[in-house]
This record gives sequence, structure tokens and C-alpha cells, in this order.
Amino acid sequence: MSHRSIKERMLSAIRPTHGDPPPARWQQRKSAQTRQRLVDGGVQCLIQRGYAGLTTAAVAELCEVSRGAMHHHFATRLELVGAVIEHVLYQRMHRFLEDYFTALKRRGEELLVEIACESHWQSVQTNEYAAYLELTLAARTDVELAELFNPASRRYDQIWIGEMIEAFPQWKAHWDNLKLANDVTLALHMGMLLHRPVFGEGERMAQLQQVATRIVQSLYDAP
Amino acid sequence: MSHRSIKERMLSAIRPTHGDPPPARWQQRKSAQTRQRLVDGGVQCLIQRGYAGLTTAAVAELCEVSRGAMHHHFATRLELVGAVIEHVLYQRMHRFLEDYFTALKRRGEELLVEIACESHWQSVQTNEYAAYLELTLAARTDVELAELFNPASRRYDQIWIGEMIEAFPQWKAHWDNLKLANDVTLALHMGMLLHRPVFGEGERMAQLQQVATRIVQSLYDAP
DNA sequence: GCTTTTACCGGCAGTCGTGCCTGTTTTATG
DNA sequence: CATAAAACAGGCACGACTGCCGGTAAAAGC
Repeated sequence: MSHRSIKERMLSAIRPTHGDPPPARWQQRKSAQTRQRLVDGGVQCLIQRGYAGLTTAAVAELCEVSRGAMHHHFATRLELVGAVIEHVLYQRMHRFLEDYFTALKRRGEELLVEIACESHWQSVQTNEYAAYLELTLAARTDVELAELFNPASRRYDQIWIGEMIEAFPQWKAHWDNLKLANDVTLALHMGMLLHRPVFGEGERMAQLQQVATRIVQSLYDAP
Repeated sequence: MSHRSIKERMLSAIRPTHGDPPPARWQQRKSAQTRQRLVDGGVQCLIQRGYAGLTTAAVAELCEVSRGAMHHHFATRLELVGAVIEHVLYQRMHRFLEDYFTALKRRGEELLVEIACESHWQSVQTNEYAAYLELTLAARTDVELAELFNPASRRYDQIWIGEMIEAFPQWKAHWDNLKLANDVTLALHMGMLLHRPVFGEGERMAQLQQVATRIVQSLYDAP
């Protein structure tokens, strides 16, 4: 299976399911466009001001949309949050796959482990991931959000795991190692990101990234 | 240097600096007591409802203290937050050292690496750490908090690094490895904790903890 | 062409958190 | 005992956010 089709399949599995039929009418097109603007605005708020700052008023102002229109598209704050969650999860996967396959094509498959680790560390430092992180963190103390986000997050994980073997056929022999390497990378990179204010961005962080790569490599080489 | 004195020195370096002179008068004692109750209440709020839920009203109600008394001890919300930060950092170190030295004494020094990794993973799952985590996360998007918390957090890191070599004299030969092992553990455990809603608490997490220990052990054995 | 639907507007009441302020009680001081 | 200084109580005004509702203009349906 080609890179392109793997990527497409993974993305379509996580794609937001709002207006699947392509909007034919003018009005619907404009509506969908406004809706998307609002979701993007929600993501922006999330990144810049955190989940607590993701407020209907702030989003409306940021998007230059009236509060009435806001309410028309998303009757309640949580409804907007739901759309933001879907969008963020989609964007996160999109961003990683984009980077990963581009780098893979450019640098060659023999550097697979190194490229995967680097791409993931890069993807963790994007705005898309910042939004995802913010939701993860807020869901720890906000039960309403948790009920909405955690199932979505687990579903993301399941899709990811399920498709990973397609993207990394080299690992087929030691499937458990791949899963473990994945989990280590996810956890370690999130921890590294959150420790940035303490660790800084210099040598200390570079060494950690080196360790991350070494672990994955050893799991790749091991039986 | 004995375990006890190392522990005392580390703790005194991070101890909250409010009423250093021991309160002699009745009134001052009661005042300090109420203040401490409020700080504890703030930590509770932080754990249960997140940083956004750490509100003066909530703390006052939780502690059964009037809003007036609240204002008397902490004129502004941020003032309370400052006290909470100091207390949380102190408690975090206290909790880890308590667990670590207890386990070390009980199970013997030859299991040092294993004990240290386990103790840290345990310490990460406590309420004290949950409060620390909540502050770390909130500081990402709240500039006011960041200005207060990040310096304190860095100071904690410096004290920790500086004293670590006293607590682990076996590592003196490869000081860099100790620091790296420490950083890996910090980052990985935080990431693991945050991935708990996705990873669950079963085999998947246990394997990660095993990897963490293995990394530290290999850094310990390596030159 | 007329009606219905749809997208959008702006205001209103209710809730909550904050900071401040004026009293009241209790303890220390001379 | 008088006075000052604390610890503490509770009310008030302000601002922010939420959810909802009546109204308008444009597009869709018949």
C-alpha cells in the first residue's frame, strides 16, 4: 500500500463528520465557511488562552462574528468544544503524517526510525498539538469535557494503532515493540514539551530527544 | 552524609518562607493556622477543579472562612496562588523523599535504581503532584501565573539537581548520566500520567514503567 | 410572486468571581 | 481600664460569560 493511500485512509478515519455532502447551495457554502471560521477561532483561543479562555464571546470577537450568529451555529459552548475536538484531532494526525511522509521521501527509508522520532518531536511543537494538549489537560479536571474528549482521544489512539502497522510494514515481525515504541515516544515527547520552561531548549532537551531515538531504535533492532 | 540530613537540607531549601519565627502569641498562631488552612484549601481546589477553579470564593467556602477573612490573609487571588505554589513545591519534594528513603531503608541500597524509579512513579500519582502538574499546565497559557510559577519551578529544579549528587553518591563518576536519567524520568512519568486516560492503567502502562527503569539502569551501568 | 426557511444581528437577565470597603469581635499594649 | 491593633464578617459594585429571545434580510421552495 502506498504512502499516499495510507495517509488518506488514516485521515478519513478521523475526519470531522459534519457536512459530509459537499455544499451545493450558496447559502450552505457560506454557512459551512462561517462554521469553519468559528471552529478555527476556537482552536486559536485554545492555543493562546487555554481551555478556560475558549469562551463564546472571545471566539465571536476573534472571528468578527456576532454573538447571534455564533449561537446559530453552536447553541452552547460545549457544542463548539465538540467541533473543536474533532478538528484538533484531525489536524494533529494530518500534521504528523504530512511531515513524516515528506521527510521519508526526502531522506530515504533507511533512516526510518530517526525520521519518525524527529517528525514526532516536530509535530509535538506545532499549534495543532498545543491545542490537543490543552484539551488533554483540561479534561483532567473538567468532567463535561472529559466525557466528550476522552472517548474521542481513545478513538484516535485506536485508529492510530490500527493503521500504524500499515505505515511501518518493517515492524510486522515484532508488533508489540512497535506499540511500545509508540507509547514511549508519545509520553516522553509530551513530558519534554511540558518541561520546556524548566529544561530550556538547549543541550538538555537535545539529549532527551537523543535518548528517545535510541530507545525506539533499540526496540526496532531487538527481536 | 546521612539520609536524614540530606532530606532535611533539601526540604529546608524549598520550604515556604512565610512566618519563619515560630508564632508565640495566641493570635498569631491562630492566624497562621487559618492561613495554612486557606493554602491547603487552595491546593484542594487546584486538584479537584483545576487552576481555573482555584477561586477565592471556592476556597473560602471549602475552608468555611468568610470572604472577609480570606481577603485579610490574601488580598488578591494571585497572592494566594503564590502561597499555593510554594506549598505545592515543598510538598512535592517532601513526598518523594519520604517515599524514597523509606523504600531504600526497607529494601536495601543494591536496588537503588529500581527503587528510585518506582518511588518517582508513585510520587507522580499523588495529590501533591497533581497540584504541581495543574500549575505547570496553567502556566502555559496564563502569563501572570507563568511569571510567578516558572521561576519557582526552575529554582526547584536547581535545588534538586544540586542536592541529587549528595543523595546518589554512587553516581559521582558519571554526573551527566545522573542528570540525564533524572530528566528522562521526569519527562516520561509526566507524559505517562497524562496519557492515562488513553493508555489505561494496565499492561501498557506497566511496560512503559519497565522501559523507564531500563533506561535509568543502562545510564547507571554505562561509563 | 408569496411564503417559508435559513443565516445573522444585538440586547436582556442571570450567574459568578473579583476587589474593596465598612463594621464587629477578640487580643495585645501601656 | 482604655486604646490600639489584630483577625474576622458580610455587603456592594463592577465586569465577564452564558443562554436565550425577538427581529431583519437574503435565499429557497412552490
